[in-house]
Parts: sequence; C-alpha cells; structure tokens
Amino acid sequence: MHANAPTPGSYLDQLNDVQRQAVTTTDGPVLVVAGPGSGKTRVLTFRIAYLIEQGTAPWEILSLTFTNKAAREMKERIENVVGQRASRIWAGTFHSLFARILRVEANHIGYPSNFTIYDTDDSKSLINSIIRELNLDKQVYNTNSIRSRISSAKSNLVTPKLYEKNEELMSQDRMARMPMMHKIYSAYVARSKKAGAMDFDDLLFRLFELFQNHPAVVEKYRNKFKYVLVDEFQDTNTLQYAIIKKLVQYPDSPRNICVVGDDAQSIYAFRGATIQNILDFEQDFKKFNIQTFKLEQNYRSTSNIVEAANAVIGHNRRQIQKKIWSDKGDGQKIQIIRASDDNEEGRRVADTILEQKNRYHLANNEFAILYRTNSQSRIFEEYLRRFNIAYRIFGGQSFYQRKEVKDLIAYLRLVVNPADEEALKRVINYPKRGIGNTSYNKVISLARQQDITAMEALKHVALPKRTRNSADGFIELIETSRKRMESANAYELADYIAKKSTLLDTLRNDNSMEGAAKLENLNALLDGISSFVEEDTVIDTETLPDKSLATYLQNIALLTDADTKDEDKPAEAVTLMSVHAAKGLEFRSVFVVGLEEKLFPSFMSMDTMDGLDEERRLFYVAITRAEEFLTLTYANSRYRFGKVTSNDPSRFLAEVPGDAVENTGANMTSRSARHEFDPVAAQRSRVSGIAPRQRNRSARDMPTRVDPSTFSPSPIEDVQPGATVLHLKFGEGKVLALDGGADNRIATIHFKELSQPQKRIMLRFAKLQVL
DNA sequence: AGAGCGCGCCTTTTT
DNA sequence: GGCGCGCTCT
Repeated sequence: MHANAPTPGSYLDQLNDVQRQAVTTTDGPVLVVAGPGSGKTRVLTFRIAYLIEQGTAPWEILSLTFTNKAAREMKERIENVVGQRASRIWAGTFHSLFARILRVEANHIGYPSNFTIYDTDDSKSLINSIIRELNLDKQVYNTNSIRSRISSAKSNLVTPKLYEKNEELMSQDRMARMPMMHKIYSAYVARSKKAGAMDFDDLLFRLFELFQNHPAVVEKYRNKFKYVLVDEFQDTNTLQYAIIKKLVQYPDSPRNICVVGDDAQSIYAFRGATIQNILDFEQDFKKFNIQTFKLEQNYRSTSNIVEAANAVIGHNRRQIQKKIWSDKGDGQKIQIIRASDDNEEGRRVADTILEQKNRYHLANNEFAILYRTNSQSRIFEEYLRRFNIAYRIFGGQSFYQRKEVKDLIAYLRLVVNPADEEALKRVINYPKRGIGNTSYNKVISLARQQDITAMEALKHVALPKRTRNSADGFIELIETSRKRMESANAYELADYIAKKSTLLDTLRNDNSMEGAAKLENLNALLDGISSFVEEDTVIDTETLPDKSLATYLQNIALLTDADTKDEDKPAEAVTLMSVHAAKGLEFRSVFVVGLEEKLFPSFMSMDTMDGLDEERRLFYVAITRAEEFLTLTYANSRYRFGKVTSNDPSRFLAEVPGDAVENTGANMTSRSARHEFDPVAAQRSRVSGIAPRQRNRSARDMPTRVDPSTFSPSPIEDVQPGATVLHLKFGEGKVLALDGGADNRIATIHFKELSQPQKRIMLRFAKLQVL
C-alpha cells in the first residue's frame, strides 16, 4: 500500500475541473450537487486524502454516511491514497458514530454506557405492551402507525412534552381516533429509558439533546472535528441536520463543512428525509460564503440511458437545476419487455441474461435485477437457478433478524444490560422453563408498581414454589454470566450462555428441517462472534480494539444485511436487490422489473404528489445504475397477496423517451425458446455454479484450508513481519506489519487465498502457526 | 403452563 | 401467501 502510493497531489490529475475544485476548496461551507455517476465518491475520498496530506489529522475528520458499506469502501479507497492512517478517520454511519459518542458521554444523560439498542421489533413489542397496559383497543391503536408516528416526532425534534402541546399533532390523533397517542409516546420514551435502551431514532435524538444541554460536551466535539463531511445529504432528516448544525457551531462561526448530495436521488422521505435540507443548507450558510459545485458529467452510463433518466426526472415538480450529460456515445437502446405474468417475467429476464452473456460476453457479476419490493425476488431466484446462473440476493430478512439468532442475542443483551426488558421478555421462558404468561404478568405489574426494572422485580415477586425455582435458576444464569464478563471475551461468554441456557440443546433435539437450519444459524452466529474476537473487525478503531460483549452487541445492532461481509461470496453472481439497496452501485446491465402501476409506483405512495415524486426519483435511481444495457420489464398479471392481480404498465414507462427505446414489436413473444437450451451459455453458467441461497455463510462452510489436527499455534513473539503464518480459517499468509501495544499487538497479514487478502488480526486472540 | 389450532391481520422502501 | 396472536383444550 505505502510502496505504490502516488506522489502527493498526483491523484488530483484524475479529476475534472469541477471535481478538483470540490476537492481542494477545503475551508468554509461547501455544497456539492452530484448527479449519478459523476464521481461523487471519488471527490469525497480525494477530499479527505487531500485534507490529510495538507496536515489534518485523520481523527479530526468526521465523515458521515448512511451505510456501513459506504463508509468501509470509502475508507479503503482513502487508504489507497494515504495508507494506514485512513483507519483513524471518524468515518461511519450517523447511527454508529453517534452511538459511539453516546457510549462515552452516556452518563450526562442518565444512560448506562452499555445501553441496549432496540431494533424495530423491540420498539413494536414495547409499544404493544404499553397499549395493553393502558387498556387501549389494539384494533384502533395500530402498532405500526404508532411506531412511525413516534419515529417521525423524534426526527422532527418533537419531545413528548412538545407533542402534547402541538395542536396539529393532537388533532390529527383525535381524527384518527387515537387521542391517547401522546400518552403512548411519553410512556414509550420513559420505558425505553428505564430499560437503558435507545431505538434508532434515539441514537440521533439523544445526541442532539446531549449537545443541546451540555455545552462543554458539544464544545469538545466541535474542537475535535475540524472537518465535517456528509454524504447522501439529500437523505438526512431534520434531526440529523440539526445535529450537524450543532457540530459546526452554526450560526456563529461555522466549521469546515462539506455536504454532498443529489436532490434527484432522495428516496428516503418515507422515513423523514427531506430535500429541504439541501435547499436550507444553501440559505443557512449563505452569509459564510458557501461555495456550490455541480458535478454534471456522468461517467457511468451511455447517453441513451442518461437522456432517458433526464426525461423521467423532468416530470418531477421541483429540482435543483442541473444538466447531466455523458460523452460515452448513444450506446444500446433501452429494451422493454412485456410479460403475460410474473412467471414469464422471471423467465424472460433469465433468458435475456443468458443472451447478453453470450452476445456481449458479460460476466454474471455485471448484471443486476432491481425490484421495488423484496418479495419480488422469489421468481427470479427460481429461474436463475433453473438456468444455472449464479446469483446473490441482498436485503430481505437479515441474518440478525432470524428468530434463533435474536434469541441468543437477547440473552447476551440481558447479560450486558439486565434492565433490557424486551430482551427479558423474549427469553424468560425460552427455552421453556415454566415461567409462563401468568408469572411474567406478575413480574411486570410489580415492576410498574415499584418503579423498578423487570429483572429486579423477577427477583422479589411472589411466585409458586416451582416457578420460583425456575426463576432463581434463570437469574443465576444471567448473573453468573455477568460476573464472567469481566474475564471472558465475547465469544467465550456467548458460548457459555448458548450451552447453559440449553438453547443449543433445544435446537439439537429439534429434528425438523427448520431445526437443523436454525442450529446452523446459531453456530454461524457463534462463529461470527469468534471472528469478531479474533480479527480486528471493529470498524472504528480510534481507541484500542475492544472485544467486549457490549461492543459486539453495539456493532451488530447497527448492521444491516447489505453490510455483512462478503469475503466468501461466490465470485461471479448476478445481483438481486431492491432499488433502495442499489443506490450508489453500478452494473453494466441492469433489469428494472415489475414496472406496473401500484407496484412501481407503489400503491402506498400513489395518492400524493410527494409520494409519486419520490417513486419517480426511485425509478431514476434504478435506471441510472446501468452503464450499458438497461432492460425494463412488466407483467400483465401477477400473483400478489395470495391472489392474481393485474395492473396497467407503470406510468414511468411512458416517461421514457421513445427514441431511446428499442423497437420491440416483434420480439415480445417467445424469444426464450431460442436461448433456453443454448449449450454454450449453459456450459458457461454452470462454471460459476449454483449460488448459495443464504448470504451469511458461516466460517464452518468455508473450504477448510488447514487440517486442524496438525495445526499447532505458535507463541505471539514468533509472529514477526516477514514471517509466513498459517491461520485456521484464512489459510496461509504473510505478516506485513505489526502495531499496537504489548497486550494488543495487531498484525497486518496478507492471506493469499482470500478475495480481500489483507486482514488485521489481534494476536491476543488469533491462533497463528509460524511456518 | 403449554400445545395446537384457526382466525384475521398485514402486506414498501431501511438506519 | 405468511405470520402473529389469541383462543381453547388438555
């Protein structure tokens, strides 16, 4: 890495004029409006690299993104320019970086530093208990709408107190026949705080409160972060912008802030994001000589695709003026496929992939199938499998959402934070230990009555003798584990709990197919915890790597499926994902499928202009993922919600200019027959094999590179730069460098058999044999 | 206390 | 089409 680092500044030659200005204008407020494929990421990474070269310390840079994946990729790219120093940049998601600050500052706001993060299910479950306890009709008080109402209140800086005073909100609730909504909100806030838990919105909102109420704390971070960068600014909500403003000390004297975004790609309004932030940003920082740069040249797609995208987005009502253009030539026309039903749509897409592979020599990983809803993936999977085309699905239920995984995690959560009531509720009687609903209700009512945590109440509540015994056994398990936490690492503890709770045995005794799969998932989770301990997987390592259970939980709580590491993915596979998940990505050939009214645009957003505009932006994002080949498909009828439905072709199809579209009249019918049995294509796709269905393969599934019986780990001191070493999972590698203190020595090792060969490994935990 | 069954619910996108 | 929930029975 260091050896072939370019000479200082030389990378600037790789930029066009506007890009270069956006990189080198480091001081004061900067707005970069960046169209799709315009080199946005390149500008961001070079800008950070440039800052570091100009003498800014990496830890003085705060770079906020929306996904861990984006953050990780950015760090890697910066590392290519400035080397290892890049690892000390504060780059990550809003949620993860803020959680990290909150962990340090928790005491100021009455939270324990190892607070729990409630996921959406936990929130819903808590809301349900509140509804029940307030004796409200759950038909009227719908959990989902209450959750989203609470979420949007928080995102708009509305506390329960303000909520109650807000006539508009209160009257909306009365109209919806939910006059007690504000009670639920305030109970929800009180209860999650009591449980030492924060939901996703709290990670932002509590930080805002912290900054608001503790000037010394905010001052500390203002001084720390000399440069603040925000990616995908169009996806920030009011609360996020408010925090950013606090951080850059607006309105007195702003720090150096650079935001990058594209109003046309704003697709998260449904969770509170507002394009208004971009417009406001220009206004808010006008008096500080904000500089605006527009990146308008698209380096990704052919003119046909860019022009189609421009025409489509032109149907939206308001947007920041810009003209996206490409000099890559017209390229292929856009193909539109009409299928009679969803099955045919699946077949035709698989078929066209084969055809393009043959004719244009595209590899599997140069294709993407993008859909509006995750549930559409099934048919495409089916046909890709049938055609022997390797594929890979992103999104849908993430590994960490599975029941068996959540069960073990709930135990771990409870050990780290015994106040965590949702975790307790989940595992108090799983595996069955005779503490059923009746007993649990007693526990809860005592907890409410005495204002203590449920765990405390469990210790004291009056129970029948047998139940008492069970309860004591359960408490004992949690407390013993808690004591072990001081000496044991996350893996040892998780392993202990999985066994002692009889979670593992329960699944072993379940002989059904599902039982076996669950057991495998649980083992995969344990594997994951073990690699967390062994490797330096902590994304942010300003402090020493922390291998505690609390840190592990914090990390995975904010992980989504798109973030799971893909070191063992099939090398060449067609990508299947939702359009949302595809943002920021590009593929030579893209299929946007299910282009029907009520599906895309979704029936949920069709009745408002704002909703429709957002769907159109989503469509814009979808088509701008394509570099050369773009295929749009729709079906006359499809199976949905258990019955056959038929819808008109999406209005968006009509917005694609006719001269960009291939004249398809004749080939609507069965072109499939011609290619279905093409032996060459079949042969080629067979090579890449059948894709594994699950995304998160456990380390157990990885090819065994080393025979465990002959493996004997060497003492830490023997691991020196230049040495060739053997790792049980990663195989043979060469030690490139060592760093870290005596107790926390970290080796950077190049494992030649891995797709991402370079790994940083903590010697304290890793087992390495020097050869 | 727990297992089994059937009803009725909801079906967008995600940190 | 899938799931959770609550009801009933044991």
